[in-house]
Amino acid sequence: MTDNTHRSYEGDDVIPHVCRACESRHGGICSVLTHEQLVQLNKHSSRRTIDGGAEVVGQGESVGSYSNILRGVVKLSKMMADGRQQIVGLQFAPDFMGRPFSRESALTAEAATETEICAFPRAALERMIEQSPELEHKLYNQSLKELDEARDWMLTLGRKSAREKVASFLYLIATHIDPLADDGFSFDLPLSRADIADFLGLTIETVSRQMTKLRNEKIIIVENNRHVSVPDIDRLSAAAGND
Amino acid sequence: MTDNTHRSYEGDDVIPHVCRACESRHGGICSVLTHEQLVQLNKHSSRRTIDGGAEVVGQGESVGSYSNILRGVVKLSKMMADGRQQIVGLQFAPDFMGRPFSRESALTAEAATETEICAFPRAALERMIEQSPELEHKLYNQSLKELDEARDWMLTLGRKSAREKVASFLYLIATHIDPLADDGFSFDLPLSRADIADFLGLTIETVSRQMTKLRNEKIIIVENNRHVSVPDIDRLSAAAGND
DNA sequence: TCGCAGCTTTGACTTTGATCAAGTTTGGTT
DNA sequence: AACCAAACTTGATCAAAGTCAAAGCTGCGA
Repeated sequence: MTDNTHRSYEGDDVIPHVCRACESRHGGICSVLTHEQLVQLNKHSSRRTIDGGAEVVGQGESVGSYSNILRGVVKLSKMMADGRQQIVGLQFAPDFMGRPFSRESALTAEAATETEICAFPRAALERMIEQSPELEHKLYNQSLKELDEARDWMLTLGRKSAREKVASFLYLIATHIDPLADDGFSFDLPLSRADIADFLGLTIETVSRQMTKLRNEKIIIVENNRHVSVPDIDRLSAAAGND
Repeated sequence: MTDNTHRSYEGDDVIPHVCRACESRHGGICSVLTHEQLVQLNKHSSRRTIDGGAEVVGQGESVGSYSNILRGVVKLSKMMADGRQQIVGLQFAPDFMGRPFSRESALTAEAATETEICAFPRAALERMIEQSPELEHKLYNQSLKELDEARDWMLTLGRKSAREKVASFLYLIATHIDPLADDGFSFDLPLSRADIADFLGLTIETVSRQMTKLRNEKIIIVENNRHVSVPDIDRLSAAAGND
């Protein structure tokens, strides 16, 4: 038997069982950890499933843990005192979730769909960051990627029309969710109309109207309000204003 | 004579002359470098003054160097194919400017005012990052700060009214430029009305009208179109929608 | 100091997206 | 299968910001 699942005599060098098939070891932050570090971190980590709509961390709350997203979509949002809300980012598996070196969250993190995460305590991760420059490098790269995305979205929020905004959103989802379909893109929207509106800085009515227009123009095909197919991704990209 | 400027027998351990009074050693990335590293980086670095309006790096260009901002304000912007433009960030001394680990710039960096920078070649900095986890940590922290700022601005772009946007911009500048004044805040705007419009996702006419309104309400005092005084920063903050 | 170019302000009018108000679809529950 | 609440769509009207056009400033160079 060559299956090393049972080579327990190797002690800490064995990859923890729960990590074996984990997305986070392929592209996620755990991919830069040694077996030893993985075991170490795993000692304190716990998997959790979060229902769609449930809050993970609230704006202004103190943060007790960081996590990896294993499945699902998480929305990061900010709210003003009078209730106006803006979604400032979406996170997909295998993204790392959390803002290192800050005690208090400036954002609300909420599961958009049913989401599975692997959470570990602040202290455990921060200790590991100190020990592993590779880990910090990986985290730095993710934050650079998020910064690039945030700035792209600023252009969308500041300068695009409602039609372009909605098309931009659909394009974003089409290119971030696993393309279930063969040739064209086909997916379930992870966000409600209200969430889409909060992401685009629009009202739900405007989102709905623009979706209807894109549907009439055959740029998208919508079933049951949630399922979208994109026969020609380039037409959608053009509608989004991407040159 | 105890002045160690002339203790050249210590070789590489002497702080380079040009770095002595440099802002970047106090809060900037150079603050985490050892004397030796400072000397090393300094060998390849060069100071440069850039006129207001001049481009530092163009969108889509390959990036040959990184730099520290020593004086002035740099605007980072994105442009669409049809010319619509959005400023996605402002950088002040002693910020580090550049996007490590990416060959091509997704942004245009342009001096808003006359600006002084200290530039060093890509390779020199990237080599130093590899050798110094402290440097990477410092850079990571700056990118987290920029991400926080970008997300704050997304709320402004997506959900605030024109009046709140203009007030938010003035508040941002008031709290980022050295407060020249004694009690209240008083400063020269580093951006033209056109730039402000591009930062806020508005037209110059709308910016102008909102400035006029804020002036009439005595929330700001404007001289020569460029100089602004804020008698009561809390009233400005309230106008910006900050609770 | 005069004139001119570029920046800024102001005004009249238009357009886009928000608001208010019904309807309609959808999916879950009895 | 029928009902219900929530989510979504559609229509009519309104307001905020954009567009187009014309004047004012401001500061620089002749």
